[in-house]
Amino acid sequence: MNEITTSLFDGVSREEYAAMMVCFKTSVKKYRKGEEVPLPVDRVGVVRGGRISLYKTDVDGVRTLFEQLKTGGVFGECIGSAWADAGFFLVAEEDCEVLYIDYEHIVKRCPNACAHHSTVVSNLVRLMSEKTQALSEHLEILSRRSTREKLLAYFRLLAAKNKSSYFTLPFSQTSLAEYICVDRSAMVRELGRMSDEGLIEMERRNVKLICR
Amino acid sequence: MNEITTSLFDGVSREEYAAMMVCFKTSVKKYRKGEEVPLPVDRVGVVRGGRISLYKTDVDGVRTLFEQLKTGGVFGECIGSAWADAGFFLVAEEDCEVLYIDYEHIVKRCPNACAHHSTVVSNLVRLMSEKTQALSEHLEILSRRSTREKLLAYFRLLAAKNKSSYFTLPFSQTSLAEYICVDRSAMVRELGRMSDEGLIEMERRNVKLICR
DNA sequence: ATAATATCGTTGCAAAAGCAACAACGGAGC
DNA sequence: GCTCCGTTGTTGCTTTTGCAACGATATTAT
Repeated sequence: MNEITTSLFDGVSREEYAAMMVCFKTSVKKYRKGEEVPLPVDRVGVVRGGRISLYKTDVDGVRTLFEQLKTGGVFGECIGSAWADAGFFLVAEEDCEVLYIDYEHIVKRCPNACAHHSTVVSNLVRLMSEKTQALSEHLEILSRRSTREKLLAYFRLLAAKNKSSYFTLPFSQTSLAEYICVDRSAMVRELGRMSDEGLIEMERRNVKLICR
Repeated sequence: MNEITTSLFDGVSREEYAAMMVCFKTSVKKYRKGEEVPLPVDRVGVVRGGRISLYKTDVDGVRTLFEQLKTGGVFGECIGSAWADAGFFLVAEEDCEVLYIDYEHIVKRCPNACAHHSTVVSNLVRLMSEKTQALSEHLEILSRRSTREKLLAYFRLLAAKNKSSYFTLPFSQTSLAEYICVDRSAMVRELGRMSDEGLIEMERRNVKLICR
């Protein structure tokens, strides 16, 4: 049997977990690396393993990386964004396992009055807080006016999370450009300037943030 | 006695509401127009009346408008963003009333086992969904590469919400520039070009979106 | 091992954006 | 009505960004 890693079920015993799986009408799906993950409707998806990216492509074909969901990450139309309207899609960056739960079953009162239903809801609140946090971080980066400021904001964040001036980008430079929403070549040029000025040292995905 | 407007308490009767006010250790604060609203720590604030803006000012003095919270809007460090780190501040745009609730009391199990505790938590999930939605909208606008695309994305959104090609900006052009994170003069110049090209008609805060 | 594909690095050029400064306008308050 | 101050509109100049195109270098698949 699988390990219960999802923090959505923190504080729920193994037996109750099994009972709730039925009560919640959950299902599990697996996706291969590179495969597209359908956008869930009226359901919440919880990543139980692997990594999933949320992209949007606009009418001009310009692609933006909105989110990377790691294990424990939640996604679903009800939970985030008017992404129904256009261009959003999820891609499994690695082999993935996703647990789906009907949104209604979580938010509405449980007809079976599961003892730990409310625990799960509390956990969901926490997960959503984390999601909000991730969105806010992204927003703070995109709020910067220049490519340089965007890069620095993001690098400071990564350095802080890594508790070190050295860190490794969680994705390729190409994806980084898509994440901070600038042209890749312009970004690389700016990275070059920043290296020249001694603000950073960088080699592929490995960065040392010198200033600050 | 005050009306219970906050959707956080939808489905909770008046008596239970009164009981929970005690159980939750809530408090209510009022703020005057223009007054700064302190960032709540370990608490959730719910706007019960008025309008509050969340701004950030960076080291260069560049200001960004992150959110406008209307009645029903939730805010709090735990709920959104690493805004602890710097420059965030809330301003009451009108006279406001805010209900504060200790975060722990909402998320943790209620020691008094209030009958409708879980209802409140469910409502909180919904409010947070809406917040996530607002953040996602903002993100989608800031993800656009050019000022024109940012403006169009935002205008389409407003037009859709207003179910009309005519709408009124919820704030001044100056604030609009802060919201879409571009230089104001550059934005006005672009608005002029867009008018010339017949994409929009605009007079102060009143906009008609012609294209699309 | 080799081929195919993705990523990274570079550059010239044109277009857009930022900055600064100032004039015109409008609403709130006296 | 008049003043004051925030908002809106304008413009010249400089810098940054986007775009396109291409070669070099990794990485992955066969």
